[in-house]
Amino acid sequence: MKEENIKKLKIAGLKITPARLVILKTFSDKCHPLNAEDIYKKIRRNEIDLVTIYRTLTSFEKVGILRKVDLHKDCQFYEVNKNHHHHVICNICGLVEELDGCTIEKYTSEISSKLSNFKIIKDHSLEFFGLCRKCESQC
Amino acid sequence: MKEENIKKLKIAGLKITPARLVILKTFSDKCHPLNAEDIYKKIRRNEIDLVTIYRTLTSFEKVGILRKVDLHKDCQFYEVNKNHHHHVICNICGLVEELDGCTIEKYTSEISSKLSNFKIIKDHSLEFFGLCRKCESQC
DNA sequence: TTTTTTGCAAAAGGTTTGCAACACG
DNA sequence: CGTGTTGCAAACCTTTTGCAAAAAA
Repeated sequence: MKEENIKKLKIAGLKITPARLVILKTFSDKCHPLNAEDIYKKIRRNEIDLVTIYRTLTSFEKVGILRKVDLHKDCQFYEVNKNHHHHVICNICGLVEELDGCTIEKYTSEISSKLSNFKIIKDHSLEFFGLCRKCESQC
Repeated sequence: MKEENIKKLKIAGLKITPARLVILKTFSDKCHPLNAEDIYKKIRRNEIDLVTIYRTLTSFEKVGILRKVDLHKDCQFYEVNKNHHHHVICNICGLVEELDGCTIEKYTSEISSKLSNFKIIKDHSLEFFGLCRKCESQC
């Protein structure tokens, strides 16, 4: 596990530092999107500065280890950059569920044919919103 | 036009004030998403405080006159809350094009059947990213 | 030893809040 | 006239930057 993360950093051309390994580990443990503050709270005893976390997230994104996720909250979340998927977010408690099997990609050429200013669509983001079972039952 | 905006405010139960009319007019003139700063710059001579613009946008959203649009930029955009549609955003210059004809809604029941924590999906947001023709030609 | 990375303090940028003056209805 | 709205100043919160000390290769 640790070996794997060291390898990831090496491949990415980043130096192996305690801060980076701890932050990578945080993402391996949990699969749902995390923001800087989440990570900061989770590893407080390791005493990694919040600024370092921001810088690490930025560099991990640049080398493709992480990707940004937009959950329509007021801060930036990141997740491991593996399989393309979307998220379902609870409007009340903020619970996030992953949704695999994206069917949008098939349609992007059809979609771009409708556009006047764009020839090629490179990427998309799709989020669903609803009430999770727990919040729904409390309404 | 002005009459129409007055009516909108009345229906929404908001008082008719110069600030609100000016801000509403800004959205009627231009159809693409605007943020607080955009509006502030556009109407500077009318001397409406930026804080008032923020408060007006918030109240317009609450009563359903406007809706938030997430363009993956670092601030909040709003647009007139009319037909449901999506946006295509240029990764380089930020140009936004509207894309009508959303086909997602048909699939939401199918999608929610795949989810363990959600029974009902209420809403979704979908944005596409690419290079606009102008930026593409400059690469 | 050279180059990156880190921590700390401070700044930046967007947005919100408190409060008194003002204006709509 | 009463309540909702506005402007101003200041606070807030997340994120970024500058710089010197520390650590990686």
